[in-house]
Amino acid sequence: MAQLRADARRNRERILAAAESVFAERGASASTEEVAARAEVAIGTVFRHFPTKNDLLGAIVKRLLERLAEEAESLAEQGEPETALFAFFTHVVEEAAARKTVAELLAGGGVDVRTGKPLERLRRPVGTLLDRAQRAGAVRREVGPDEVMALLSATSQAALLAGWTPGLRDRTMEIIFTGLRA
Amino acid sequence: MAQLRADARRNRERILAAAESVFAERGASASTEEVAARAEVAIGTVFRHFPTKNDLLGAIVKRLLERLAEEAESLAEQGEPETALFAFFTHVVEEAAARKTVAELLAGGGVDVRTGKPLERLRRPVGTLLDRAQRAGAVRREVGPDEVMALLSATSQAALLAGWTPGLRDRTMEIIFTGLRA
Amino acid sequence: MAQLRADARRNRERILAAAESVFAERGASASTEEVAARAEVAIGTVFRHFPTKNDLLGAIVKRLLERLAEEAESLAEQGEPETALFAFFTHVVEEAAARKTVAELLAGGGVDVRTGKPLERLRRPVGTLLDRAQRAGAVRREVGPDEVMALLSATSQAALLAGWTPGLRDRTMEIIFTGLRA
Amino acid sequence: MAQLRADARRNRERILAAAESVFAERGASASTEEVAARAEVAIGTVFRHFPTKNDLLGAIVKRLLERLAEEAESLAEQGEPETALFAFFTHVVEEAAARKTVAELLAGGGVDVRTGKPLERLRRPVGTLLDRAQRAGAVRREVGPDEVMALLSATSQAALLAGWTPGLRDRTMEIIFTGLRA
DNA sequence: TATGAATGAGCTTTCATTCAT
DNA sequence: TATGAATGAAAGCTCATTCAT
Repeated sequence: MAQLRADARRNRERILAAAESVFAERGASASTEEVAARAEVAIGTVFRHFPTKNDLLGAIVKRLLERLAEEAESLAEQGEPETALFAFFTHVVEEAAARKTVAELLAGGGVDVRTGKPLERLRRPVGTLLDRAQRAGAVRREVGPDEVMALLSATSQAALLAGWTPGLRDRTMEIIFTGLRA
Repeated sequence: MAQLRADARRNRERILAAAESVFAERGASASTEEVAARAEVAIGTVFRHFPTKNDLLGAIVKRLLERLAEEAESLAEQGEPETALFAFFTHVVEEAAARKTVAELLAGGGVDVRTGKPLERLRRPVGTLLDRAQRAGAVRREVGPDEVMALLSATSQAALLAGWTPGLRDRTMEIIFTGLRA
Repeated sequence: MAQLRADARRNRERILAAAESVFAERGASASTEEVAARAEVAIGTVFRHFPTKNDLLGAIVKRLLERLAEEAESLAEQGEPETALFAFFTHVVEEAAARKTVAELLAGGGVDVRTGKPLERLRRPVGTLLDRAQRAGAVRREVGPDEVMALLSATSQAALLAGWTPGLRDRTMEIIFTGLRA
Repeated sequence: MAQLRADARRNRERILAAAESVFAERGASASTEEVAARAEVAIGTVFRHFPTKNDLLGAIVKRLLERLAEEAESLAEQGEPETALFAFFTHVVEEAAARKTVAELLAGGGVDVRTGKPLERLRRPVGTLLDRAQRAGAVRREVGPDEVMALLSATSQAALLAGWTPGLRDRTMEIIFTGLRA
């Protein structure tokens, strides 16, 4: 992947970007052809980079989770132990609200990307955030990383619901946060 | 619907039942043809009753929410105010864990059934359960029915996640319940 | 197959006829779409009747071999024992010369229709013709039906060669016939 | 071709060798990309040497026929007049049995290589073999080289038939040989 | 009203061929 | 000259929906 030709790498990026926006708008059932069109690339090129629609979706999730994981890691280093976990949680849910695919995929919806593996990438840094929050006394000791991940996926997915306003989002998260803290 | 011929009504039921099980197994992207097959009915018959695949999905959600709403209502009358809301919450999530469609649709995933309206049906009795729990001092006063509904959808959807065991389900709900109570 | 609806049966026939002529002209690599076009039927209809291009090709071979087999059977009953085998041989080769698919398929060319089974259908009556010719002293006793079938396929296939004129065809078959008789 | 750079010439050979083996295994419908892979050469290189897949196939046939022609010529010089033709016939058919392309192309199957010209190369030495056999009284005078060529192609093609065992091959050729001799 | 065949747009994938590097 | 990524025209196939029977 590192030794891709310059134009190939450029195209790969274009395709991923196009896919991200197309799937964000239309959901994961949007057509590969449309992705190709928005990337201004021939359909065959998409296929060369991602032999299957699923591979394309998988690449997007991986990318997204990678980015989120990095943000979590950076928060784990620089953020306040008491608040970092909550900040990250809020951040993820806000992202999800803006991107259909994000939530769909976080929740394993529809497509076969839920190999579980991609989510593992996120679980580690989330575990760290949780651990630090617990040491700081900001989160109950009984809570485990699995529960946090579950709440994260759940809330992200829910963020797409019609009628889910920023206000509702905050109030709902506040309930969850209270449950974590108490 | 009342003046349907007896056999037509019977078919309608068969189709709904078949659709429920097919979509529960394969998710909402299962083919209408498969529904017809399981209902032992010709494909044309499915479309006569439900002009669109979406209509079929809509009918299932409506039916499901109707049933859930009735259960909520009955709990609101007979159940302990302090526990009824939590019991109902648990019940819904357990149902969702068993049925792919339920969760998908509760969360508005993929298909255009999130006209919002169907969920309204459930919102009323949930509001009642919440109200009684609050009067009994079992739930914080700041919590509103929208938040409960949001948490309900979110958790139901999450219940489909790979690796979501009954144990994890309970621990996750416990966090939410704590957030509601505290 | 007997209980097909009238229009379905009609279409099935149209498709087979179209396929036969399209494949005869363009060879087995012609597109299914073109078959649909010539049959004046939508592409989906072709696939309903023949789920795979191979199935379509298979149906044609089966049909053709069926016809040839019937002709062989009728010759076995009514024809002169001494000449019937040769007449049939000539007939098949002439047919092949006119139809690309016939020869291609008889020889198992390109497509996976050479399950062997279809040819079996023809082998029986050819065996009978051979047997009668041998009893009449017109063909050597050492010759078996397998050899005749092999010569038949071979010559049919060769009949497509560029530069293969009717005259050459006859002279070539005469050599084979001599080899059978002597 | 004579002034090709050394490495270019080497590549040309590698490609031809790869093509021969790939097409021998998979038939003429194998993909050019696979040929490139087996030649351990990039696809572009294949197309630089052979602008068209057909050109590549053509080159293989030419090469093959050249080799066969040389063998025929050498047999015409050194072999026994009475048996050389039959030996050559047998040899060609055995080769064909082992190579899908050989037979396919000898018979003009599928691809447009049957410009007729390539086969001419073989026709000459076969004519010589035939002539000598006839002079030696081993083959009937009425037989012409065209018929022999036709029988050769036909039998080669047939050699690919499923169920065509060495035994059947010999018995079938024996019939043809008898037809030539008698 | 029920049937199931027909429709046809659209999807994923393949592959010969071109062309920037 | 070699490379291999890009192209883009099919191809085969699926499936929601329509409509003749």
